This record gives sequence, C-alpha cells and structure tokens, in this order.
Amino acid sequence: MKNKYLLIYEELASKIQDGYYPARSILPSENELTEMFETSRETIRKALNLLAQNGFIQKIRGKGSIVLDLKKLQFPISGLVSFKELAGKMGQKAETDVAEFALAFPDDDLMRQLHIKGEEKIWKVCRVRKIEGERIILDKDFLVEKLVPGLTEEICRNSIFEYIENTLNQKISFAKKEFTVEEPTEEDRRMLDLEGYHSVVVVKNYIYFDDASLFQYTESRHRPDKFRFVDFARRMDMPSG
Amino acid sequence: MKNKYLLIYEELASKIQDGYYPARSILPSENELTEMFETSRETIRKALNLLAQNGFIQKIRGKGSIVLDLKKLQFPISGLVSFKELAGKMGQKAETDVAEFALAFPDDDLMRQLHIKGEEKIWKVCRVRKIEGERIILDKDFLVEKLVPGLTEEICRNSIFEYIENTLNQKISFAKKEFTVEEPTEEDRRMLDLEGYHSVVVVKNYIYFDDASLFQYTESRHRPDKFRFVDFARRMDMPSG
DNA sequence: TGTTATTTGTTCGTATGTATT
DNA sequence: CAATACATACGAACAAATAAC
Repeated sequence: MKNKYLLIYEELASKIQDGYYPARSILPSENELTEMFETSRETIRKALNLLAQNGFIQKIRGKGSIVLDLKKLQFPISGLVSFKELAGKMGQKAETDVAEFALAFPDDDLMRQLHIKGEEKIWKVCRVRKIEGERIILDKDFLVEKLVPGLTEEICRNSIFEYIENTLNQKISFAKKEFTVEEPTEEDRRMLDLEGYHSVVVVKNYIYFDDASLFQYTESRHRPDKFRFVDFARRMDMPSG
Repeated sequence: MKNKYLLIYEELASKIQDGYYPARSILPSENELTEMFETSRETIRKALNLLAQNGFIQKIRGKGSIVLDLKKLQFPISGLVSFKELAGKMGQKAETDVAEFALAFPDDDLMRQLHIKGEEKIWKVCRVRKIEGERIILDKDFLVEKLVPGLTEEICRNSIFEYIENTLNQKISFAKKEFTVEEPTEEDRRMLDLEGYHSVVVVKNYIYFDDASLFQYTESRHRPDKFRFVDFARRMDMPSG
C-alpha cells in the first residue's frame, strides 16, 4: 500500500498503450479521475504530470489532457534501460558474450572518469551484444568494487542492473549519457561484425546511485546501422506538480 | 507576478552555476527555503523537483538536497534548443546560409510525416550551418504554412524558433527526436564539407505547439566528428511534486 | 458579443509516514 | 529516543484559459 500516484500513472499509461484511451482523445477531467480513483486531485495531478513528462499526454489548460501519439514507435534506448530490458521489448534473439571479466586497479584515465583514488579496485567487464547472431554492440563497463561487491561472470552474462537492483538492493538513480561518432578502434574491428562500416556510435554512460555516488562508467560502442535513439523533449517549463 | 516556483528555480539554478552553492554541498532545507523565499513548502518543493529533474541536485530523504556536478560539462544539444541559441552558448563563429526557401505542396512522404492533407501548403527551408567557416550541418525544415504564416528568407537566416516564439507568439511545447547514422547522400556531399567522413548523423525532429498540433518536421544532418549529444536521464520514479 | 460553466494551474495549510542524524 | 528532513496525501481557494450557449 504505497505510492498511489504511481499506481494511477501505470494504470493510465497502460490504458493509453492498449488503446483504451486512443490518440487525440481527451482523458477524463482531473475531477472525474479524482472520483474514479477515490483519491485527491493533487494525487491525480501527480499521475497526469508524470504522463505528460513521459510523452503520453499533453495537458491544455481549460481544455483537458490530450492523448499523444508518440509512444507507439518510441522504442527506447531512451532513458535508463539495460540491454536485457531492451532485448525483452524488442523481441529476443539477443545474446551476450562476456569477453573479459577482471578485478584490477584503475589507470589514470579511469580514475578521472570515476572520481576515485588509485587504491580503489575496479571491476572491468567487456561484453559483446549479439542480435540475430551478429556482434553489434561492444559494452565496456567499469564498476567500483566497493559499491558493487560480489560481481560474477554469470551475473554479467545476465544483467548487471538486475543484480544491483534486486540482489544488492541498491537504487540506480540517474545517469549522464554522451553520444559521439568515432573511428573504430582495432578492438572494435576485432570484437564486432562491422561489415565494412567505418564508424561506431559511442555512448558514454556515467551512472549514479540514489545517494549521488558515481558507481559505474560504461562505454557502449554500436555498429552505426543498428543504432537508433529516440528522445522526447519538452521545452523548459514542465508542468511539474 | 507569476510562477513563483519557476522564479525560485531559476534563482537557485543560477546560484548553483555561479558556484554560490558548490558541487557536493547541501542546499538549505525545504523549511529554510520556505522562510527565505517567504512562500509555502509546496512551492519550494516544486522548484527543487525541477532542479532534480534537470540534473542540478539530488534529493536524499532524511538528509537534504545535494548539489550535483553534472551541469558544467553538459553543453546541450540536449533538450529543445535552436541552432542560434546553441551557437550563442558555444561562443560564436557560427553562420547560417539559406540554400533553399520555398512554399509548395507536400509530397506523399511529407504528408505522412506532418499528418496533413495535400491541400496544405508547406514551407521548405534548407539551411547550411557553418562553424568556423566549415559547412558542418545541413538542416532541412518543413513547416505547415497555416500554422507558421509570414515566414521570410531573412527570418530563416536568423532563427525560425525566435520568430515563432517572439513574433507569432506561439509556444513551442515538445518534440520527438530520432537519432540515426546514415550514409551521406549526394546532397550531403554537395552541401557539406565532409572531409572524407563517410557517414552523417541524422536527427529527425517532430516539433509540436502547446495545443499538441504538429507544425514542423526537421531533418538535421551533421558531420559526425562535430556531433555530440548529452543527455541526463532519471530512472523512472521522479520526485515530481 | 458577453456570460457562465468547465477544466487545468498555482498556492497555501495541514497531517502522517519514513529515513537519517 | 528525539530532532531533522524529505515523501506522500488530502482539502481548499482562487486564477486563467477554454468551450458552450
């Protein structure tokens, strides 16, 4: 029994995705929803604002909440999603090979990236993501051992995120991502099926816990033809509560 | 006199950027801020949640709001920003050439992209963005004339966004962006200084007004070495007010 | 054109719960 | 245990935009 507004958000979101509330239609008013869910208007508004932030609806004052049409196509590398979560949504045929798994001291570059001292040991994980048999993505993860103890190769084959959230019971909170396009390195060429492509899309990911501690730096190197990123952006004002 | 929480957000945000509240320090408590700004706690919380959503702070229950360190580097192609706004922040040396400017009927593809009928006339604008003299970005804009009347070549040389927001007084609300990497077309090769690069980063942008009407479709084609995208993502739960 | 009802936006007050110090 | 600080929830009032008549 908690987070009533999140439950309402999820119910409305799934009703929108199921087409119960179709695109371009108008949701019941806040007062109607207040009665329907037997709660307060404030709680309904939190749920609606979440829907708006995530691109499900557009709220218009004096009019109502219009259901948007964006979520359909929008399959996400957007937001904070692990490869396993993604693979599930895309419909399988995805595999992961662990190419390297080691616990070591960081070099200078890594010390800068993770804001740590040289004594802190670091997990180095290198994984190759295969889609329909082709080696498409090279993931290089670096995790602070003190913050993520007990990692195993088996866990890496499955999902590091899942381990952190479910077993360590740590809350992953936010991430900064940076996208660039670079020349393939020798390692990229060796580890991926580049098929004549002469560039890779590099996603650098800095991942933080709930308490604002940086625990992971990931470099994800994608074959360019298989890379796609969808983003939903609102122009600074955000209905927020 | 309006939007008290936005004013507070802006004041706190600029104090964070100025270093008045340095990274890793803790903001005054919600109750303290309530007194400082002579307002209610709910209003302070809205401002703080905006700061959290935009990556300025991390709120930790029982502890306080920690100032984050992310905004420094994070110069934005992120969010909804026009080239002119960007160029200003990056420090000039940016120019725009208008290569094509026409009012015409849409072809089938465009009718699909903009969800319109064939009778609706469309502005077609093709612009080349130069940075330090090199032709780096090819912007192809398609705008619904009915929604954006009175466009001129001069406006395109300056900023279409500025015209829409300041002259037409329309509120641009949200956009869906899609990033891919493609082979350069013959047009890309002709219009840009590709310097031997064999790919372009394509950003497809669907831009909407406040009332959820789609008014613009933009395809922005970047030379890969000059492209960089920074994103700040929170993992689904969002303190939201 | 103008008035009224509806609907969302903002602010304030209060109360309870939970985690940290 | 107590004090502090954030999270959630409910209620109420008024403002502002829209729609309908």
